[in-house]
Amino acid sequence: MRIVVAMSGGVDSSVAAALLADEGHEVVGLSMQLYDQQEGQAGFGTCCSLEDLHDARRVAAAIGIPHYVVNFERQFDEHVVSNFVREYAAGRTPLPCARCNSDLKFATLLERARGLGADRVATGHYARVDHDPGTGRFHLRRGADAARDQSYFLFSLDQAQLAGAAFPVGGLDKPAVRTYARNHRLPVADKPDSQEICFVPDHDYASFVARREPSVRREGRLVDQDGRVLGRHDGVHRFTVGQRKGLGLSAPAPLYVLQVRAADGEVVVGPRAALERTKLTASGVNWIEPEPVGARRVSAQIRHRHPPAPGTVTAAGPGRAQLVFDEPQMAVTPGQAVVFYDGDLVVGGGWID
RNA sequence: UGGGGCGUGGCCAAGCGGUAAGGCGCGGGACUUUGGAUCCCGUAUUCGAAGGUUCGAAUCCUUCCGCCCCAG
Repeated sequence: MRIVVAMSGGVDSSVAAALLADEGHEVVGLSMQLYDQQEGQAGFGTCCSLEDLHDARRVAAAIGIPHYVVNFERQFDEHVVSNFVREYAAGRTPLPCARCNSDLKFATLLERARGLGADRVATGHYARVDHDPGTGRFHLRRGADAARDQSYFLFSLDQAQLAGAAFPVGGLDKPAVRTYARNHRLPVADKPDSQEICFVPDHDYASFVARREPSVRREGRLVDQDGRVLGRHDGVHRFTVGQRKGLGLSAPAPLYVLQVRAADGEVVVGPRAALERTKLTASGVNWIEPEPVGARRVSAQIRHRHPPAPGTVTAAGPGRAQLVFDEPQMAVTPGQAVVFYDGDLVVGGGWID
């Protein structure tokens, strides 16, 4: 089978490519150029930078597969970056990695792959897809390495996208991936894991947002739950629900962001206990398993690395769902994803309202 | 040189006779392919200065220094 591998230049996607090649597939490496790469702007991104593209090329050469760079600057900007900026401006907290997966890797990139005669796009995600020949349905499962699982970022893939997806390292754990990379002499075997937003230099996402959308630089008030003014801030884009640091306020106990009200520029803060929520609603919901009729017991995850918590989900109209947790959860954050699991199985997920 | 208030770590701040809370910040760690997120640990032998009272003071008294407010 001809398979395109999205190569980021990191170990995971490199091993994914090598594994598929080992299995005898006809593998084509593709790397996405996502933003204007300017000279002297080292460290602009932590993924898909010039260096990473170079690493991907070296790996492809080591494995002996062709490697191409596709320019997705426009698409990345349209789908991922502008969404990121818009969300912050609206007082929400974006999840760019999930947008990138559904809107780029398994959309534009998959199309491009088909143009090359391949019918699958493989990535280095720690997740698993399987196909039930009986129902014809594709299932998405957590990666075998629970600590590395990335299914959370893949919740919005639909059946067609899952049909075209492959996650070769999904059945491995990270140490095994590293070992494989070393054994196969892949040049990136010991490259550090990437983290943080790939398109924001220096971790300074607030400046990035302000540069793209100057109107967010609007001063506002920090208020407590009773509306008393505790201080001022430079713009709602600097805050996210559950945030403790950076408020610049002193109080007997730590204060956390409870709510970001972009409309009036107010950021509501309060004690940790005030962050607990039992219910949430989500929109843009994607059901990977059949949409539940009535209530379905699930364990739900409201952020990456959040221990899944038991609750009951119900479909609430087109693309909508309501979830009630058994126990209150800390900091349900608008803009983040809520993903419903049944054991390892991803039932579906959506964007928290 | 009339009256009132205040000076506690880089910042905010509690304590008001019993041997320096807490928050922010900072440093370190954990976690990590989102969110300068969260979490954990550390961070003033000393309370503007000098005397005094007391078994014992940041807390009481005296003087001095420096701020702020109202009134001249």
